[in-house]
Amino acid sequence: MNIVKQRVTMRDIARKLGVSSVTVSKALNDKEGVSEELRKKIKETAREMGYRLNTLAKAMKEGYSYNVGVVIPERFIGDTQSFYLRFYQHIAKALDHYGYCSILHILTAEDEEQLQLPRVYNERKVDGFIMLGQVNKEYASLFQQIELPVVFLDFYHDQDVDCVLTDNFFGMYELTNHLIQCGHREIAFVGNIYSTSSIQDRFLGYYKSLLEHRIPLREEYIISDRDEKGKYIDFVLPKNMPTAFVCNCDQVAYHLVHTLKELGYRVPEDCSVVGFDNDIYATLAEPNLTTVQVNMEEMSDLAVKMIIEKSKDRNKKYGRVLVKGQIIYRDSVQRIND
Amino acid sequence: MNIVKQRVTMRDIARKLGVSSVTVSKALNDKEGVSEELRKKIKETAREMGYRLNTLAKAMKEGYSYNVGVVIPERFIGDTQSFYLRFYQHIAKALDHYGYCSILHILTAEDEEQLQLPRVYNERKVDGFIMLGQVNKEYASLFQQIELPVVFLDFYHDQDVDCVLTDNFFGMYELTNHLIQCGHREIAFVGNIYSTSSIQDRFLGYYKSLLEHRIPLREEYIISDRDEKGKYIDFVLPKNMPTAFVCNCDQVAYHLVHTLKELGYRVPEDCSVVGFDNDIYATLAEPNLTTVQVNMEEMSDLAVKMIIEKSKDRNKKYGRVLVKGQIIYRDSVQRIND
DNA sequence: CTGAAAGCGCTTACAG
DNA sequence: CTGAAAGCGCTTACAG
Repeated sequence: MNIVKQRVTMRDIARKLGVSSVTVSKALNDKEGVSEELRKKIKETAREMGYRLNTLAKAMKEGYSYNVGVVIPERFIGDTQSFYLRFYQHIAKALDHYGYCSILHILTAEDEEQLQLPRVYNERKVDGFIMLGQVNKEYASLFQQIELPVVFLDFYHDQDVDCVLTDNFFGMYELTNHLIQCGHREIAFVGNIYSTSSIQDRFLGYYKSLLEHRIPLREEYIISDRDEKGKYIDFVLPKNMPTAFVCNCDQVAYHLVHTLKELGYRVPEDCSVVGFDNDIYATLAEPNLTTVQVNMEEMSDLAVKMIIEKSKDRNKKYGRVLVKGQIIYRDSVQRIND
Repeated sequence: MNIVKQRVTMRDIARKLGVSSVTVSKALNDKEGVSEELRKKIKETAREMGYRLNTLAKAMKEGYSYNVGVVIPERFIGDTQSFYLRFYQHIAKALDHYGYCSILHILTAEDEEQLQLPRVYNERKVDGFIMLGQVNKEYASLFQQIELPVVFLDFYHDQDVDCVLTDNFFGMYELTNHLIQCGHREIAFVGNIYSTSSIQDRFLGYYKSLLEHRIPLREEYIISDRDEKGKYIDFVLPKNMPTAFVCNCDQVAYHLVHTLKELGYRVPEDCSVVGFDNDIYATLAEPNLTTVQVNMEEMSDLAVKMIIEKSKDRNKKYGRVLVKGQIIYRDSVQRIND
């Protein structure tokens, strides 16, 4: 491909070849109505002249921008967290695959509070939004009122919005089953169960496993990890220590392992610990954590497909789409039955 | 602000008010040629009708998209690295601040090899590029040949390209000085000095400090950390252990601390270790690492300002812009003089 | 201060 | 198979 400094348009190609720009458009877009011979010549000339499509013009004519806005609340991308940023990376790749571009919008707490929509919305730069990470209900509602489609990724509210979720419930259910199969019966859950829907669902999966195995749920075995604003707090461990801890995420599991070690407990000999997400903290912890891997690729791909379809057909509905995770077995669980 | 489903254009506002769309455009853009009274009425009506600017139309007319492409080589955003992703976050915020949007392009090794330009280039979706993270020379050259401006961020080649860099040289020079002030004279450098320009410059800063203090550079004290493809390799420690290790980045320092501990060395009692970047690994390591903090905000802001200016005036030149880092003192350095 | 005209670069629907 | 006309929604330069 030649690289040419000045802008070359379809009309330039048309002039050079003595045809009309309509014909050039048809040829370049592989539309009917051009002879094969002419199409070939046009494409060749376009390449020679270093032609690049002006998407803006196409977009304005068609009413599509071929951009999707991805909104991530700022609190989810602190210095020590990269989970959502990695997620975003998968989304960007998936969008690219379908010929779309992603525009990242980092939502500040202030904008969220004041129900401020992203600038890309006000400037009509995108065909729809993927909301990555839980926002408050009011903000979520706001996005349902705009005329652009939105898909929630990795969270949901009670509203009727299309969303793509890890099967938190089922994943934690299976993981807890695994602990029970290893002989554990005193199992604590670590996480603020009023904080996010993910944590809540993971908790419920844990609870279902207990129920099925006739193990009573003990209040002192529900250990909070963060305050209402999502800020991590010190763990208050129960008097009677459990043999295993089910943590709502790897980062919390990582910190718990630390705390336990400082208190003189060995992991996994004295206490088993499991996490969720399979993020960087899972392999940073020692021992490495048994956890549930979130399938970011598949979730991203689904969310992208959904938002693209929805931008073309506003009546498309998908509901809650669950994507199964996968247990990764590592070294943080001790078998205590023989 | 009202939220309206159907699209409302300037002409709709004009009709409602019995004026022309030219006047509406002027009023909304705060341009001269409208009475204050009318301007006010137009803005009010626009708000009432839920008007949103169609940037595509504006962009096409003006020839600007108000988008900037940010290119990150895929190899820099693996599962355990979030440095560049966090950088990207700062860039996105800075662009937003100037009314621009960022479009992320993740450059695969394959596309880099085949000199494939990003789709956003071919589709004219951006006004310029910020290249975040070192690409090979051929690819870098390619970007200098296109008619869009480009700014390199956090790396440079010998070519004459505008770039924003951490002052790697000076930062490592100061950090090494600090070690020497603490009494160290046997100081090793950890990093493949043929790998990237950042590592090379950091190495040279280290070397300058040695030179100034008349400490000879010893070959066995240059310890490689990665192969030519950037893949981490096992450290080959020297027979005569140094008292301090200067690592080219925190992640490598983190791994080195691990290795040292496994070999029975205590950090910092037996060996001091320092890193660079102040990323997540600096505080993950035990002891926490003394390191140099990269000023991502300022670097991002500079790169953004530069690319915006350059997109408006192709003749603007900035050269190599260095941004000073800051030493963060933590617990990985032992004072060995009394 | 206000507006009619032209044009940005493309695509769609229709006519030949 | 090929192309003239109209239009997407805005802005600029100019005329009144």
